[in-house]
Amino acid sequence: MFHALADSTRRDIIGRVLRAEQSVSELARRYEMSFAAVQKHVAVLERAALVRKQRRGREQIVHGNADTLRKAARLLDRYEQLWRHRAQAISDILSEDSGKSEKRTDK
Amino acid sequence: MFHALADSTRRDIIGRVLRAEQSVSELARRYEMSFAAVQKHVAVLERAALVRKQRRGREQIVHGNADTLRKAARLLDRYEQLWRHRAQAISDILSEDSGKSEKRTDK
DNA sequence: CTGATCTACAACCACATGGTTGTACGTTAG
DNA sequence: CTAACGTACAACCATGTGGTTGTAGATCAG
Repeated sequence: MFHALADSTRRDIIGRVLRAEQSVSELARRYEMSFAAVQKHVAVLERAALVRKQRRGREQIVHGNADTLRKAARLLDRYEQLWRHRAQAISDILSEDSGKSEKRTDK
Repeated sequence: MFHALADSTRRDIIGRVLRAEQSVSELARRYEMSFAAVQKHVAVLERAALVRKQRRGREQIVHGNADTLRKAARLLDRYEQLWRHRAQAISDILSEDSGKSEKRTDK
């Protein structure tokens, strides 16, 4: 999934379909590259469950999948929280170290 | 930056140094691959500002950079929010469409 | 000083990736 | 029906990527 997000064209596509769902060919028109290239990008995003497709006549409408985005954001949040926890522990140790007389925050 | 996060080894490294900062060679010992490979991964993470290095004697201590992680999480949050806004607009339109008599939420 | 350790980096290789063009097939318009 | 459109997919190519080994510079231990 992070791999799918790693390409700027794909992130741009996500942004577009989040603002307004569009068919694959509508999307393709926005970029310099060929239709096939865009179609591939959409396929990658679809495999990563970042977007879904829905047939409408001969068109394939692309729209975003919020759940997956939320999942990604949560994971990064967890990383960040982990870091904050760690940073707290460090500063606890430091203050304990420099001011021996102070009370420990303990656990 | 998403590119840096796209590799599972690198995500694992982030997890480790977030839990406890370590030297490059300490990190390298945890993985099957060569030291040079791990060193490259760390370099990628450093270029993406996801970790920082700090010399200590002949060792290079790796530790995480919370700001960048927060930045990434925020971006995904924005995406998700965009989507929620969009979803709300859709459901507004649908309810307006199916129940003509209902009041518009308007704007 | 000498040897071991930690790091950095270059050179190389196999393979994945992002792009292309071409073909095929279902659907809509006239 | 026929032509145009929207899509999917295969084949191909250039480049990037993750891995390797080898070399070299710093720093520490004795």
